[in-house]
Amino acid sequence: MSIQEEGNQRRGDGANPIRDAIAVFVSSGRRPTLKSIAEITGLGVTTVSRALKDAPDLAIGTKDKVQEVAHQIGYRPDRAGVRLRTGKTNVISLILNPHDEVTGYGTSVILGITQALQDTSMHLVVTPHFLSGDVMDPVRYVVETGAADGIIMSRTTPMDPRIRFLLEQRFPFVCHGRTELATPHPYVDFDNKAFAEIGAARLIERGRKRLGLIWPPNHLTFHHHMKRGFLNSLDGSGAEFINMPGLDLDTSPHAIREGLAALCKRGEAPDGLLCGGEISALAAMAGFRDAGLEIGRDVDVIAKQTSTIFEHIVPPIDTIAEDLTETGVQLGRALLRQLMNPDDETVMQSLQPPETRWRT
Amino acid sequence: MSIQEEGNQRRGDGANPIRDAIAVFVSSGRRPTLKSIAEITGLGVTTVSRALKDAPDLAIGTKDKVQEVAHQIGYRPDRAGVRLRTGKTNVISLILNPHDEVTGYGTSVILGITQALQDTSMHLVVTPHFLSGDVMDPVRYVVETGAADGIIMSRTTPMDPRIRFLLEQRFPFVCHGRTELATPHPYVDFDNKAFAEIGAARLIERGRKRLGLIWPPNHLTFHHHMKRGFLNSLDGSGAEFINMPGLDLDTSPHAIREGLAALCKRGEAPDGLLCGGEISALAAMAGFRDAGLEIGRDVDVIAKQTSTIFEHIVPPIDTIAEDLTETGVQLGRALLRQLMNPDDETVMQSLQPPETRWRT
DNA sequence: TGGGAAATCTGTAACGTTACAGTTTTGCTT
DNA sequence: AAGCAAAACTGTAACGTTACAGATTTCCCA
Repeated sequence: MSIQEEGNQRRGDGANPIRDAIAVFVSSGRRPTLKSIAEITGLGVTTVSRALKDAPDLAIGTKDKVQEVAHQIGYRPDRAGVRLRTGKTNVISLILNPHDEVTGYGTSVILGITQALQDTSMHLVVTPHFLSGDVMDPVRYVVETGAADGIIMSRTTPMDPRIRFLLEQRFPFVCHGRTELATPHPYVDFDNKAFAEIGAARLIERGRKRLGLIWPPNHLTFHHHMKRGFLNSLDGSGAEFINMPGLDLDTSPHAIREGLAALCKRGEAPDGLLCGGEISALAAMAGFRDAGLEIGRDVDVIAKQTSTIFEHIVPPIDTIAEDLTETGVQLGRALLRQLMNPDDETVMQSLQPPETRWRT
Repeated sequence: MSIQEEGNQRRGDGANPIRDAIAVFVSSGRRPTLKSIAEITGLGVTTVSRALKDAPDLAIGTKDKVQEVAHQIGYRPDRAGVRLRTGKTNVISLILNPHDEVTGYGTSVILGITQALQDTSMHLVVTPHFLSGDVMDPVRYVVETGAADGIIMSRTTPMDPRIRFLLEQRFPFVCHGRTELATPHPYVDFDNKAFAEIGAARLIERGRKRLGLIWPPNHLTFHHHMKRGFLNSLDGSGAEFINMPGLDLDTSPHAIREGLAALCKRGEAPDGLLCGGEISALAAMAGFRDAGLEIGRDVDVIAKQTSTIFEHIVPPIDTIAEDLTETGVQLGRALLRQLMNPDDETVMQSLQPPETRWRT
């Protein structure tokens, strides 16, 4: 039953006590709570709480009335009240790594997550991991203080202690990246094996014989994924794998540039390079140029693309794209699903496909 | 008085009731609260609360004892409890704009803010502003629901309604960018006037006569700052200002590229271009190239630099750097200061200086 | 040896919410 | 009309914290 239907509809005659009570309340400027609604409707606070939750043992009319009033006065549950009573924080914690700064990794993923969280009562809090500290610190902080209902993190290692810990604590999480742990756990990952396979195949197809890979540092799981894919394509192709110790995606762009130029001068450089990051690819290309090599003629470079910059770089090079915003959306959704169905044991795992952008 | 000093120090003889109580509590696995400490020490909950706040009317010994026990059992105030009681959320809300995605703007600023918030009980929550919605939506949401104690936002306009609203509500905030409102308000801004002045002067010095500027869309305050600086340097220099309608920093990189190439073909393009963003600069350079012009010979481009990519781009061009992480730190500090000294009326305002990176 | 002030400590209530264990009302059957 | 079950509603307590007003103890001075 709507407020309009109940009682007299003509305005100003005071025959609709609820409408009048709403007017009085709104003009009072107080923050709407369950108590406000209870006072306005003449119901008990408990009833109001349950009506807003659509509990089964309340009259339809009551629920409608309560919901209507709640809407009218702009009621929103107080997060602190709910949190104190239920222990639910309605917060998701994103653990942000300082390495993510360089690549702009963060913003895309964050926007994806917020997209997934839209129309939800979840808030996203960024919990930084400072380089100086233990990787476990932020995770432990969130679990111990109950700062969030779930965690999203990246840069997983094969035996990731954070994931072991979270599984043990049965604390909800999703990670961007996989592990080699026996227990299955939720993740969203880019198919770095396919990425490397496709990239290497492309270099071979273009006649390159000495193939190099700028991959993640080897303690990260996706180092191994990339390696496997890369070597798969190399296998039996007649091309050779050129190892470049000390050059990985965590190496500073300058060091990559100089390292590559040095390799060129010693004749030890690859003539085909697959690069797991944008900035690293730019730095590597600069290194080749510094050594007098021409990209596209003397050497080919293929980069993982996560932004639009490579569409405007000369010379245009082939790239293979990873959609980080979509990754964020997936991460958010996977975590939400866990939080909303706590006893559903399904483990959400998804692999994002690489997208080739051949330009040459 | 430390726990060690009080009573017998020999272990296991049960003569130190506090140490024993701590042991019992810790092994119980319960979350430490004021009540836990009260039970362990035999004090009242109120006393414990006040002891941890270093209240003036408690005995030194009591405070020490309480703090020691709190430390031992790993007590951390429950955020929900504090929030419910005091209304203080200990949260700072960063309003993130989808435009920030492209540039990686977000991550640097976020890391800067988290740095400023380190060793503080503040959490950082990201409140997205979706393009579809009103700019006021996120701000109103935070204020109305009391989701945070303070707000950080960017992309200010001269008569920014968000800032008007926050000033009116006396709600703490800092913005990245200024306004033209009469009431002074806290901000951290990059000196875009100096940026444009320096950039234009440099182009003139290199003999360019037809100067273009890729600036923010004109509803944003820093559009006008850039314009002023740019025209300042042009004034009396003999160089001409080339307006490029439809090309600004919110234009898609592709459109910038095509727009610029088109201008070149019609002979209406600038021969010196100052560009307020990295990606836009790359796109503009690509546009020039598409039209057959050579950068550094036929035309000069100077870009605002916010990452390291331009250090590896060919041809190397002059850039003027803005340090976004430092901006984040400043934003965080400015807001913290407001929150910690609510009655200090000082308005924190700071201008970040441009840093030239001449490479040619 | 009072008396009273200063020092130290504490109980109560409240913030907004919800689980739980009721209570009251309604409607139906006999 | 009595009895009883189902439907609809509600009061109490608790989550952890702190403001407030009050209680107890200690100490010093006359």
